[in-house]
Amino acid sequence: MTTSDVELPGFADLGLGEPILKAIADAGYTHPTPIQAGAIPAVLAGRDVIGIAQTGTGKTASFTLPMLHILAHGRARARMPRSLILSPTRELATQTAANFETYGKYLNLSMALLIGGVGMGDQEKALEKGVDVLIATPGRLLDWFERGKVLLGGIQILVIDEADRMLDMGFMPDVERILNLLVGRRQTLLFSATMPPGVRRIIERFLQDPATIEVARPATLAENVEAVFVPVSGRDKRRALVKLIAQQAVSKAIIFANRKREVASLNRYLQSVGLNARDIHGDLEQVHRQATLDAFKADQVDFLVATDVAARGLDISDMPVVINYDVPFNPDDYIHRIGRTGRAGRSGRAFTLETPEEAKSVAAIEKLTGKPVRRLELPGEEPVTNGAKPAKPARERRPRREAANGEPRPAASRRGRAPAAMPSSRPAARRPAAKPEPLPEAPVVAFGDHIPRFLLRPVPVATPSKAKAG
DNA sequence: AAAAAAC
Repeated sequence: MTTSDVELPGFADLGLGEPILKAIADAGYTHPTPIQAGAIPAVLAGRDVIGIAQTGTGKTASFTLPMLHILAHGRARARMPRSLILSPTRELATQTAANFETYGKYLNLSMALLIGGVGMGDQEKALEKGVDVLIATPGRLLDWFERGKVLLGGIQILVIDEADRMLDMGFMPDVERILNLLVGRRQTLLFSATMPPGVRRIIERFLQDPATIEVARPATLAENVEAVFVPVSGRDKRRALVKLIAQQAVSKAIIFANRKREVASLNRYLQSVGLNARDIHGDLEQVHRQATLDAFKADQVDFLVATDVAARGLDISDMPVVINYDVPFNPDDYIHRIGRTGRAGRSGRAFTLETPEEAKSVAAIEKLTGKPVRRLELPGEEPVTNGAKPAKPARERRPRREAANGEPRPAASRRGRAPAAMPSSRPAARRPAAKPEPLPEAPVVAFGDHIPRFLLRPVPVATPSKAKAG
């Protein structure tokens, strides 16, 4: 069933109880999104549900709201949680927990968040007291189970969130193991952006007569996102990236790279040219990851350099731009990365740097999306000889103070200046240009050649990380 | 080719 073209009811029409409706109203929402309008009545009716939807569609509330309603009465026993939500990443689990807090504030329900990378003391205390809602990543949940601190026999509602991602990440054996620990009849809700065979198998084995709610076809790009590919030589991709940021007047973006080490060193580079950047990837401490994410959400950080840990699930609202520094190996990841922008019908822009070596990955994306990619040429992006210094501009003048330098910005964005470690950082780099150049209508268009001066100066040498061969 | 997740 597709609900996207149906007139939407208000939240009050969905059968949710007063305390929940009040919390929804407090949060400022009046009308459910299509996935919520479809899923909430089905969950309240006690049905198993398959939700085919990406984050940004209101997916999380489509299960938290009816779960709160169902769990509102009754009490949890020690170590016997009444519901379980499985998430692929710690960050997504944390967000889901926040969602339960928001909408459950007028209910007296207890919750525990079982994720790795954080201390076990609080988790144990919560489990001992008994929880109505248990939100977990598979590894830590099984850890607790093996310690005998959590029993899964009392689960009435199970949610498998981002099932396709669980599959990609190799969690399915763990998920199946957890599913087999549940006993008796319970309600199962499964959410997934795509439906690969591994996910279908889980559905066939563990869901009964599910209602399917689909709100967006998985491999389609949102109409409101302008996605363009930017051919680069690959010799000096970092410089090309900074040039792109300046030319397109990108003031806030998630920048994806394929490897953790690349993310880390790209982050240092962006900081060294004066951009307010931070990185997030799986080798960083959990507290650090969360702090970075919070700072980014609070507009204290302009550029989040990330691995695919941030590609899916994370609810970062109103992300205007996504940049792929690398073309993702897997075309599904492309869809998910791009899905960070253009949420809730807002317009968004997505840029993907593309070296000749990445042609295969680009072809895979074209195949998946079913349309040829649009290209945008950056001026001066012809291949450079290895090791050569960037050419000096013909007319070298003292760099003009970019007008944008003094441009007003929201106060919140002014915090978190360029790190002190970069004495050479130039403020001009932070506010590249006043207005974005319009994107081309035609597939291939060269841009005007306005490039802020600072970009034409020789760039500080990249970090001395060893490019290890073999 | 990578990333993600338990210690």
